[in-house]
Amino acid sequence: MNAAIGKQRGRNGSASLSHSQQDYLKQIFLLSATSRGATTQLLADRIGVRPASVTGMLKKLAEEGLVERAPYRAVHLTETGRRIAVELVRHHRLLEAFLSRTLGYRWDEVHEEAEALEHVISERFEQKVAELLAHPDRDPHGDPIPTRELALEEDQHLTALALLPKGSQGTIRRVTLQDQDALNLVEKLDLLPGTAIEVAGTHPDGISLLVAGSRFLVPSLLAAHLLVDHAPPPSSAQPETREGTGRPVAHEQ
Amino acid sequence: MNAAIGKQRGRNGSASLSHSQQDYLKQIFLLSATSRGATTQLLADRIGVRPASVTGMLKKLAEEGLVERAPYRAVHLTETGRRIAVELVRHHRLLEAFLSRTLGYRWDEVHEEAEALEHVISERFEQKVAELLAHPDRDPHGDPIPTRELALEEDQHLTALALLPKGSQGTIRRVTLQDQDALNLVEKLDLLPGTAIEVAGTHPDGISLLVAGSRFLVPSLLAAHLLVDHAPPPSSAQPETREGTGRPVAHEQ
DNA sequence: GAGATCCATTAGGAAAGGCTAACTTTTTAA
DNA sequence: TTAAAAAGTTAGCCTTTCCTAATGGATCTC
Repeated sequence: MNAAIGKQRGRNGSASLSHSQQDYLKQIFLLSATSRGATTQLLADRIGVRPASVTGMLKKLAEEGLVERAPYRAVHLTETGRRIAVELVRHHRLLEAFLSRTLGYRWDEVHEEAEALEHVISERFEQKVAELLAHPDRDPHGDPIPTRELALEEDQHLTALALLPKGSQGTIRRVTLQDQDALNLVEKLDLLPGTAIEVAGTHPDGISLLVAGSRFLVPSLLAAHLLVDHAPPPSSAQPETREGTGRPVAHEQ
Repeated sequence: MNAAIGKQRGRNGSASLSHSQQDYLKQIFLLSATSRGATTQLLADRIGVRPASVTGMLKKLAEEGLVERAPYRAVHLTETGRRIAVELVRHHRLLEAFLSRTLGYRWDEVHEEAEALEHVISERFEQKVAELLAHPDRDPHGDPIPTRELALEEDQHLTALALLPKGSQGTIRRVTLQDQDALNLVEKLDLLPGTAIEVAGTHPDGISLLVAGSRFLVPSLLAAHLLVDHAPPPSSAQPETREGTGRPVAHEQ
């Protein structure tokens, strides 16, 4: 056995895992929040392997008590598995914030680098970066950063832009995309987190949007990944102060 | 084959290598600067594997044109291999400087973290960190950082403290140690790079040193790893070759 | 409700990179 | 100069993680 990825105990009391195993756990965690759950096929897509490989790995993870699984069913994390996954998510998002804020990465560049670093940084690195950034709670995409205690605040109040009725106003808070091209498009359209928007109309193929006076169509595929802190349509009371001009803030948290 | 460590071409036109292969190249490079050169045994020690594994890997690296080797002889890097090794050394030392200066790591903590990160950071990361630090030319141990063009200035003028004759004065410039305990000792003795010293006497088991007025014994094992920017002793010019405690200084990273 | 279709699993195998044990070559020292 | 010690190599094996091909379930549609 390779000593470097052996079975020493980490801070969670969990065995330390290969990068590959960590990746599986993270993707299971992220997919578990979606409607279909973490299926073999989706995991294979996300991780970049064949479904047969996923099945094999899930068996191993189940033996190690990190997931629970029934054949032909979506897999679920155990509490131990979840802790490891959330720790990775924390690393990832903290790193994204760090790359963006401290090293001046463009917001569409941070994901890939964070993906590589997240498996490798130490507890100390995590802590130092968190301090340097004054314990941020959002990464550049607006995704919440789990706390050191691995509590992950979920955004109950956010709604996908695609689901908003005509007339809704709000502020874009999260962009749940990873694809470079898509991210570049979002930037080009000035739809970064922090941008105030109004829904001018809905169409079968997308949403017509008003941003800083100009109007354009956001394709459904994109609109499903723009999460909005939304107020109900104009007539009723506004619970929250609105962003001034809607001038997008490049790397806001 | 795993696509992530596949054979795409990098900036050097070199195939991208596994972390393991990268480690071998780096250690070959570092050991090549020592008297014994990069032998199977020393590589095994440094990398933390058995000699048989080293032989196997060296064969593979030779096939890929990264090293030249004759059985039972020390191995040498080809120009291609050297470039990859120096790039890693650059990553490592740049990271050490970064961890120390930007994240506030203690100087004895930086090595281990840099060891993990050096294989993983991108060209962009390297560049951004270099900019952030205003293109440093030394890491916290005083080791020179190769330039972006992979030129590595060697310290011709530095001498191991262990080799200095009584009466020599100078300034400590490099500490070529990795061991945490040894580094802590060096710090406790106030022997960090930049410290002015004078050799008060030589003994079979070490060197008696004057630092900031106080006098103490530096064990030979340590003295071999403290590189001094030295002036000749006050009165007479002393011939360089003193033997006895003098053992070759392994330039660890 | 019965194919058709998609998804998941099993079986068998390959590459990477370790290991041990046995053997060969080089070096050292008597 | 030769025998012992040290260093290096070879052969054979193991684990991890991926793959393809074939098979077995689940699901959707008419």
